[in-house]
Amino acid sequence: MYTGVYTLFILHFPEFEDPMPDKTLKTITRADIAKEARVSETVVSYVINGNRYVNGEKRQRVEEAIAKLKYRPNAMARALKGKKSNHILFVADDIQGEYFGKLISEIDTFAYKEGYFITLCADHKDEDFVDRIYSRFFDGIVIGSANFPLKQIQRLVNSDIPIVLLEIRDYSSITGVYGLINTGLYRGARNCVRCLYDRGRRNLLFLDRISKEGQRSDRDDWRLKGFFDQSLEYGLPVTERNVIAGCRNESELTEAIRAKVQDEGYIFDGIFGRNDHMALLGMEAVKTLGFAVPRDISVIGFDNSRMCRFASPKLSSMEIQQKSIGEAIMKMIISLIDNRSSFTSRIEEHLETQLIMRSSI
Amino acid sequence: MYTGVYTLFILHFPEFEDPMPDKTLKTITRADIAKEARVSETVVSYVINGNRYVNGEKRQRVEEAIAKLKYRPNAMARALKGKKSNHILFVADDIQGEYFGKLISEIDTFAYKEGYFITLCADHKDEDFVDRIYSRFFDGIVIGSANFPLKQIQRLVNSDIPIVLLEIRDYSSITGVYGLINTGLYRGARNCVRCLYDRGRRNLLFLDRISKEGQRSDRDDWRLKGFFDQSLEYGLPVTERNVIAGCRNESELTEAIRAKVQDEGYIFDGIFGRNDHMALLGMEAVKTLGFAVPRDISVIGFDNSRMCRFASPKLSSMEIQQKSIGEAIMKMIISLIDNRSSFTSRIEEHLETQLIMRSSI
DNA sequence: CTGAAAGCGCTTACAG
DNA sequence: CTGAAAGCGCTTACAG
Repeated sequence: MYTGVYTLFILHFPEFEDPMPDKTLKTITRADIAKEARVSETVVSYVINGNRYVNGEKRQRVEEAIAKLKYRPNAMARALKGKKSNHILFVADDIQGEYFGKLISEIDTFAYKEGYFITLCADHKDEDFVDRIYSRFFDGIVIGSANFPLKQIQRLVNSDIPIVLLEIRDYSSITGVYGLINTGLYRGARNCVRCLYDRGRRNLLFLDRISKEGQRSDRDDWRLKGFFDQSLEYGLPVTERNVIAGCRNESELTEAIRAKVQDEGYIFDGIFGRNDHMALLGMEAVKTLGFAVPRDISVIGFDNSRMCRFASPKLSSMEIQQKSIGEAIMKMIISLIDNRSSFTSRIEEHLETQLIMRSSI
Repeated sequence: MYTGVYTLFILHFPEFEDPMPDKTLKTITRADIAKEARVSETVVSYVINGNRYVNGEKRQRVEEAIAKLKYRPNAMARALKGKKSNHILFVADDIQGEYFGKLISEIDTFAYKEGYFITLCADHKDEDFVDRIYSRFFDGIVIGSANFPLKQIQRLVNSDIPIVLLEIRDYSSITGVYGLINTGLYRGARNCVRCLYDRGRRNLLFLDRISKEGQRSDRDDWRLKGFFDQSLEYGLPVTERNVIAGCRNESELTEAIRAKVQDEGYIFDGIFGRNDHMALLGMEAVKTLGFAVPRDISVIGFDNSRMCRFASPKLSSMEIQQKSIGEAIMKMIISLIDNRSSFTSRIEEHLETQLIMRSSI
């Protein structure tokens, strides 16, 4: 038995400097600092916010008092007085997916630097939702859901809360002042079709997302629209045949693919997955049905998530630039928060997707 | 060219009921409701909070006024008066991973039902972090990070803010009142080793996580500790040889595996990945080096994420019950928020992992 | 240059 | 049973 390993990992059971609960921490207020620093509360406020000249010596006393008492301004009270809450709401429709994971991670990094917290929330469907998110709590809202009703979005934009929309579908009908991040999904989807077409594929199948409620993408969903438009441009058929949508779980999708081939008799030669997960489910399904990928059927996904590289054959996929998107979102929402009045129309940012070629095509 | 498809997807460009910005929405306050309902603000408050008897007729007038004016209480003001903010902070160390995605998704569902919002935040390393999260903004804090310094955790527990710890590592040194969710990682990790041992594997390799800062898991990390303890029980070697840790990116890990075999000459026959991602990187690496999985080397992962099924061979993995964990976290934090004073010591909840056998072992 | 005071939108102890 | 009033912790217009 070797025990050398224990030296590798440092054992650290911390020794606490002050073992007593520092109950003080929670009750320190402006008044305490003012007393400690022998100035008025007003001065303390101005020092903290840095929006008025304060005599150098006093300033220093205030700063020392803050440090000494470990004072932290009560965020609630500040927000109540019209200051920002420093909380931004992010509404997502697929929290579980790697796509949002990466995006949120980037946003968090940027947000933290700028002093914001990100509240994450699924796009709940009940009436109450918009009311709840609209209680002056959030400085701004980012909508990254494809299902959020346009009417509700318009209602939020109409109020004066800063909004940034991640353009997963067509938002051109939304009027007013808001931010829009075009992530290049539409052009990316067209490129996917182009790529399959160049490979000689003429009988395509689009695999729409799985959702517990069996929701299918609207026609204004950029990926679906890109698939349609590019197919039409190539004169390829675009019918009910070419889409599987409305599945509520993985087995429904697998079964739908089997039915497409064996019952409907549609022998497709190219699969376009709305995301990598769908593409890989499709790939597994057709392999089970006896087809070879990519010999018989080419498969392409979307998101370029980790799993692409672990599949066999490795999945080609359209990469979305989460890092740039996250940064663009935060810059946009912050400038809307700081200067909403200086904008008179919607502001846009365009990003591009990039095809990562692997062996599934 | 077919156009039948357009009937499939309902075109809905919404018609907005009131095209004018309803600026009113944002200024409705207690006073407005009181005036509209011809009662005092006090009564409005009691109706809303339901904590005092209010004459039936008045109550109704208030409710009608609220509905008519679409009144929403200002969450900031409520929170300032000692009510809850209804925000819970979740501190994670790997926002991108599927593990947290699933977990957060479950938590969100439960939280929404209970009227809470979840703020998600990475475990930022700077001094300021604990101060920032401690500004009376959050009703409770859930810590799901393995890197958060124990001292800081103790500091938070010492203040009176409700805390729930996801037990990714050993927290037995933390004293005071807090919630603890034991997710079964330790027993799960021991089971992984058992499973490899039963398959005849005697030369194991643990692949620790990748982190940008090159951090390696502490010895009190449950997965690592489970790996060590079970190996020791079987009399298997437990040395520096048996662990690859501190890699900052995927290529470093791949290279470390190559070096392990070709430079160090350690021919292992079982890989235990700290999570599926690590396990799959390991699997790819050894395949590249000419080994067959599972003939020469067995591989087991942790998390049972989607990608397990798309790998070849399909990856066996230890499943963590995110759904139950999410529910347990929320129940615990809510009971701590509602009844902190009734608890006198830490409360615990134990969950189990479950091995999902596939063909990589 | 600086401080006393009003007020953000709520809740609830208190006095009727 | 009910309302006027104090106060939560801040910010900033206002008056010196």
